[in-house]
Amino acid sequence: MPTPTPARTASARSESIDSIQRELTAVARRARSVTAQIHPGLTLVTYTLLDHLHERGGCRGTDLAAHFLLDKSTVSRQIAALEKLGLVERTADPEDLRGQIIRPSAAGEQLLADVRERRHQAFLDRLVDWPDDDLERFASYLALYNART
Amino acid sequence: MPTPTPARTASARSESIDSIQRELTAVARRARSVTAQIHPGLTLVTYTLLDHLHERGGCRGTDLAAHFLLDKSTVSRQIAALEKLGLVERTADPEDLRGQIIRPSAAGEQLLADVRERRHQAFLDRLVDWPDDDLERFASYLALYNART
DNA sequence: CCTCTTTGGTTGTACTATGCAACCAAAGAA
DNA sequence: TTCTTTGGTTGCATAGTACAACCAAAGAGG
Repeated sequence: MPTPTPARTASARSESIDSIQRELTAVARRARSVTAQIHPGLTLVTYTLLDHLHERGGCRGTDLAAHFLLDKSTVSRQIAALEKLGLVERTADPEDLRGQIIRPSAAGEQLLADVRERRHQAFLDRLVDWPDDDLERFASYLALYNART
Repeated sequence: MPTPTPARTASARSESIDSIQRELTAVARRARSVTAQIHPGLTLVTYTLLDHLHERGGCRGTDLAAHFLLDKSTVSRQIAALEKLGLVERTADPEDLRGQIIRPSAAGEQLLADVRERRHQAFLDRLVDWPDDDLERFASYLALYNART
């Protein structure tokens, strides 16, 4: 008589994995559709550039191009667009007169803060009625999952 | 003397939530960078159209346009591109001679199967050394998280 | 049975995002 | 000082998209 347990376990395991794949795919899909409409006049790319400028505390266009694997001409135009919207400011690089340090303007920082606040609030809303220990375990599962390179 | 416990709990809770936000954002970002390079000659849009054709077992261009909120002209050209790549086939709709039923070709189905297999394998690899009950709990957390509309 | 409207699909035109190449100006090397 | 490298802008070509015009088939109303 064959042992029934291993088969049943393997099936349950596979079901869990399939479910995780489905749900994480849904997370990614939802994230994409949400970030699609960040702010009027901002595309996903320009927003990402602006966010990176904030994270780095300002940097040159070449650095952005290298980081996002974009052509420098593309970055140049996007920065020009952001500048026209009043969301970034350029200052000459004191150490290299060819370069410009690009930074979010006050309006740019405000916009980033607003978007972050909205996104964070969305997470809070989603998790509002979760018990503390479930939150903690969920967080550790996700960390473990992402830690796999 | 103020009660220290609530403050400490609130902080730990906030940390868990922040961690969940960080990790789920990372999941979405990784998904985007992976799906960016699905197959030579296929963009994210054409792949998504092809996948939907498979899911629906074939449908008309108008249905695709309605589902993805694309203009029918855009769909028409993308379908033409997919056809030129040999990934879809058109057959006249027997019930309405204006319409065409578009279906993945054998090559298209093969391509979809390959991509699915690769993606599923990536999930398997990531979760290979997880105990069964952790998988199950992780899956249920994700389902619970996504269930919030 | 004949028109008029609706609907599925294609094609022309315009706009945007992007990459490549050419160019300019400043920095650095020989 | 001259030559090469580097940060940035601009000209050009391409791809994806929407809108509008158009065609052909279906359906409605007389």
